[in-house]
This record gives sequence, structure tokens and C-alpha cells, in this order.
Amino acid sequence: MSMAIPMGFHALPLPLAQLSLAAVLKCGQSFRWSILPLPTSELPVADGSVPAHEYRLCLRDRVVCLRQSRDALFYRSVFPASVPEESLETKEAETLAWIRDYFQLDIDLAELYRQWSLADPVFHRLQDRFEGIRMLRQDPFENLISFICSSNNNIARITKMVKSLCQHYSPPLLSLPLPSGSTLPEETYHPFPPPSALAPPEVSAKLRSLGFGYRADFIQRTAAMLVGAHGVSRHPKTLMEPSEEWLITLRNMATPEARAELLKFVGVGRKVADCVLLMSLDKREVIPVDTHVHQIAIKHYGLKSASKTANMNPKLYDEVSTKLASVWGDYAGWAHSVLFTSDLKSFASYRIASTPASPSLTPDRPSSSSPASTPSISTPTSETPTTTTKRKRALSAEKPPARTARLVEIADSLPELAIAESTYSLAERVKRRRRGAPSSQPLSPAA
DNA sequence: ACGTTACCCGTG
DNA sequence: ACGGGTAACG
Repeated sequence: MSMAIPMGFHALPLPLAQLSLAAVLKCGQSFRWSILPLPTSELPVADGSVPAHEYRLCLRDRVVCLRQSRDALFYRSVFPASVPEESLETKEAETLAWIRDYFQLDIDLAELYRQWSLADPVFHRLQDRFEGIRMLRQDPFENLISFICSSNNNIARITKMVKSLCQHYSPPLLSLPLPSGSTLPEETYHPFPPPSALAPPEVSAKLRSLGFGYRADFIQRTAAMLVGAHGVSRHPKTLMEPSEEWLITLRNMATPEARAELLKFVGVGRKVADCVLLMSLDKREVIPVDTHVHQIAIKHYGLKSASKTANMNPKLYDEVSTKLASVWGDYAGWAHSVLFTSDLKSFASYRIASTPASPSLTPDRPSSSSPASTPSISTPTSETPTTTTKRKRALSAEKPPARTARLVEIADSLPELAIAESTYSLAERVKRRRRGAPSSQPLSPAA
């Protein structure tokens, strides 16, 4: 009866409010996760819930497998047979480090949600239905190529194209059986191809034949530019090519300079550049503006739609971006991702409520974006600006008591992230919590 | 300078 | 026609 942790998995305490794999891994940030249904016969885990899916991603040297329950993330990695048994333990520790980095677990998402809710009534109404939507910290090269594919395209096809890239331009790393009784016995996993694999001139025609359309040339030429500028010799330790390493150094660059570098590539305009800045280069304030975001800004944030519903141009792009940034503050790009996800067709059952259904949620100001009324939410540890006091009071009045309790629990469990890994049971976890790790400094997003 | 247009290819 | 756009024109 079995409060079991699935075989071979390690548990990491993590509330759903901090991360929802189901939402984050298919909301159009990364296009490369396998999402595999688990049989319903699967046993409940420690907290009593039953994970419905297993998520898998192929990295350079391993496949990471994840499952999630109400208050834990389960992970394990699978290595090629060539990896010696005795090094497996060390490598599993690397996977934990990778998870922390990739999901940016040092950033307290629940605290960000609180801040956005205070500053933005629209967000406040959404927050409960869209818990745990955070920004991934992706590999810049993969991110860049993926979003070159995204132009004038949809998530389903982008996913197919990315998969095709991996299958055709990167050797298989390993194969794994599917977790459930599917028709297929197993799936073969390929890492994302390195720049040198996509750079040869003949790649362009091949990609066209694979259905990439006009993006085929963009991909090949961008890869060729990277290889031409930085070479191809792989770093023995990181398994990265020099141009991949160089892309990572853009993280240390200011946003405008990093953006300028990205705009040099073919197939990379403002929107794609901003996606890469936000999703893999740590530029958390950047808001990529597409047609969806534009519509959201008009419908819910009083952006003047006077300037024709027509084509997006640089001026309009900046207007939308500036407007939304003024509402959401330092982590505006992260907030944007929550709104964007809530507006996706695949999340249609949770669409943003339109004005008539909830009149009180519509910003009462027409479009006057008085800078004074847009509090900075730079760091959640900072004081709530006095200008929001009125709204805050109104909100707390609506707030059911249960919610407060839940928030406390969440905050309380966060410090455990700093502890570890080991596979321990619910009983043990409760003990730890009672022992009261004084939740001292709430983890600061600014850190 | 800014506003238009063509571009691959799958869907509704 | 339109999709999470971009490059190449007038």
C-alpha cells in the first residue's frame, strides 16, 4: 500500500505552485520534451497523488526523466551503456544540478505571482488556474534554432520540425521503453544537433525536403555564421562547440547589446531575438510581442488599438512591450509567459475571462498608463509600493482564508530545496517541516 | 525611413 | 485565410 516512489526515481520536494510540468513543458518554450502518459494502474506516490505523465528530455550525454505529484518532483537519468557503473552516482548529482538550473528553482515563483497579482488585476484573476508557470533556462543554440522555426508557424509543427532536426542531424544517444502500454515498444532519443551539423551548405536543401519551408535557409545560414565565427572543436568537458559557448556568454551582456548580436543572424528579427533573450539568456524583463500578446494588450491592458489592427511594426512592438513591462516590472517576461499560456488554444478551457464575465477585473482606467500607478516589482523582497495599498486591501478582502494557509505551506517548504535529493517519504518530509526550518529569508528572485 | 509583400506548409 | 515573423522590396 505503498506510498511508493517510482523505481529508480529520486524525489525533490516541490509544490505545484512553484512548477507545473504539465503547463510549462508544452506551452511553447521548449519543443523537445517527450510527454508520455502513464498507466492509471501506476501506484500513488508519497503525497497520495498519482502522476499522469512522464516527461523526458535528451541532453548531450543522458536522458532526463521527470514525473510530478502534488508536492514533489521525481527525477532520474538514463545514460548510454558505455557509461561505467561506478560513475553513475556522481552523474545523478549532476542531473539534480541541471534540474535546478533548467527550472531556475532558486526563483520563488509563488512570490512573483503575489507581486504580479498586487500590481495587475488581470493576473490576479488568472493566477489560481495557471499555477506554476515559470520560465525555463534553455540552451541558447537550441532555443535560437527552435524559434527560427517558429516564424509564421504553430506549436505542433514547430515540435515536429525540431524533432526532425534531432533525428536527422544528431546520432541516437540511447533508446528507452515507453512507460505505458503503447503500440510502440520504445523511443529513441537524440540530443539537439550542434551548430557544425547544421552548417554545411547541403543542409539547406535537405531541410527543405523535410518540410521546413523558407526556414531551411535561415537555419543553415545561421549555423554557418556561428561555425564560421567560432570554429567547431568540441570542449571535452561541456561537449559544446565554441559557438555554443559564445552564445552562453551573451548572458553576461546587457539586453540591448545581446539583442543586437542575435539580430545579426538570418531569420532572427525582434520577436525571435526577444524569445531567445528571455528563454535562454536570462533577460527576464524582455517581453516578446507577437499577435497574441498584442491582442492581450489591447483587450486587457487598455492598449490603444487605434493604430490599425494591421501589421506589427517596430514602433507598435515597442508600445506593446513598454506597456506590459510597466505593469509587470522586472520579471515582466515571466509574467508574459503566464498570460500567453492562458491564452493558448491548447489551454482553451481556461481562457482569459473576457470583460463582461468579470467587470471588476477590467482595469478601470481607459488607457492612461500613469507611470506612478505602476509599481515596480523589482524584487519581491522589496516593500509593496504605497500606491498599491488600496488595491491590496481590496484583494485581501476577496481572498479566502484557505489560500493564505496554502501560501504559508509553500513558503515553508521552499528552504528544503537547499537540502537535497535523497528519496525520502512523506513522513520524513513532514518531520523536517515541523522541525521548522525557519523560512528565514524567502528566496529572492533578485539573487 | 516606414509600409507592403512574398515566403513553406499545415489546418479551419 | 491564418498561424507566436522575417527579409526584401518600393
